[in-house]
Amino acid sequence: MSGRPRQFDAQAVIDAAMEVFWQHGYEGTSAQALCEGTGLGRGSLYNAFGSKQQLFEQALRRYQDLGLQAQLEILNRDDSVRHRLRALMEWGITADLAPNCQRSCMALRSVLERSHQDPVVKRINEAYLDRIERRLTELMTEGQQHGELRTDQPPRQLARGYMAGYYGLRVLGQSRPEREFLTDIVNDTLARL
Amino acid sequence: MSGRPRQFDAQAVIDAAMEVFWQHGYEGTSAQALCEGTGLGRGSLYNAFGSKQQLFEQALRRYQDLGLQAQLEILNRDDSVRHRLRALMEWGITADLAPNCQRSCMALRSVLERSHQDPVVKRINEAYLDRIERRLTELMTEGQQHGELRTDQPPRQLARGYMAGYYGLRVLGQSRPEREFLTDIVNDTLARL
DNA sequence: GCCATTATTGACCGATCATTCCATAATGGC
DNA sequence: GCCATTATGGAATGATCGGTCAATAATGGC
Repeated sequence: MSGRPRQFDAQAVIDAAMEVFWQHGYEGTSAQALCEGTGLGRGSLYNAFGSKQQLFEQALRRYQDLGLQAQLEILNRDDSVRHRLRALMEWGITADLAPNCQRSCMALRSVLERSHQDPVVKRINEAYLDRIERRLTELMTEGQQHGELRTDQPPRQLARGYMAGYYGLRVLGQSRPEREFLTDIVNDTLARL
Repeated sequence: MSGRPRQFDAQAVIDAAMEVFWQHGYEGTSAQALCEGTGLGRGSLYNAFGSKQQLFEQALRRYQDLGLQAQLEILNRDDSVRHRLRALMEWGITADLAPNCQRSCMALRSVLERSHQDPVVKRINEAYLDRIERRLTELMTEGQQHGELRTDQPPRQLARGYMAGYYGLRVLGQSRPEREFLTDIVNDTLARL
């Protein structure tokens, strides 16, 4: 009934696969690279996860879970709304400026290179953005009520504008990884709220 | 001395290659696909352009040239600064919402998937962003002088904030291609200037 | 201790990858 | 019309692709 037990921890394997996909993208990652990165043989990998595509989906899900957790932790801090929104952007800058980090945000990249071809990826990314948008909208509402933020725009619109600024920051951080450039973006985005 | 003349127009071939790369990305594009897309044989393609990587660089350069041309045309119109900045964003929305368009901005994608591996791509993208930033900064200066824009931030910071909003819009347009969502971003970004 | 079941390993599969090469073709110079 | 030169088309290259498979190993139930 039970068969031979697995010799690996599924979560650890997904984490390892996430690292490989994160670094090389979906198309740029080979089954061989996944075997080396995870330490599993091809048979085990395919037996456990089905296909490269399915493994990517799980890796992306994991990436989003970790990211959402980190981001919500920042947004839930006991601090002013402005400080929290600034902290989130600075967290993004830190990620983009990490010294030996030759890779961009995996979520961002998956949107551009996989969302059109893999509806599961599309759904994962939509769900993630939805949750971020919802939390940001709450925060904007809170900021308006406390008199911290301008009230001439609905909270959801503020949230969406901030989101655009945030993802623009992450993209530009890949092309112009200079602190001064990115800090200008943060200061501008915050000054406008 | 002169040899057999080429039977193709180099520009047209680069344009065709651009379309293929645009649709499938760098890793997702095969030499076979490039031959079919351009109509050239393998020998001709490699003889004329050297390698897939070099052809990609030329295609990206072409994409950036066309994009810059279209964007500067919008930014140079005889209209208020606000209207021009709005028109540029709406131009981006139109591109993202194009009905049968299963592809994202090629420049954006090349930043995330090639800039770390191909220094030429990195340089092309930096040069492009530099020119856009410069023109936007001029525009912000103009807007401030005409009393159209707030003056509590330096023009370059306004330009960089706008750029982040613009590229965030283009990314989010891939994941949430709904007019209402994208319009919120435009309205928010513009309202803040 | 055997059996059913599941996991593991790595050889193996056909397909496709980017690139090279070669026979052939078209030109200008002479 | 011949030669040097360059372009063309597509066969051929070895490598690598994603995925499969059969032999073997490890378990629980009996």
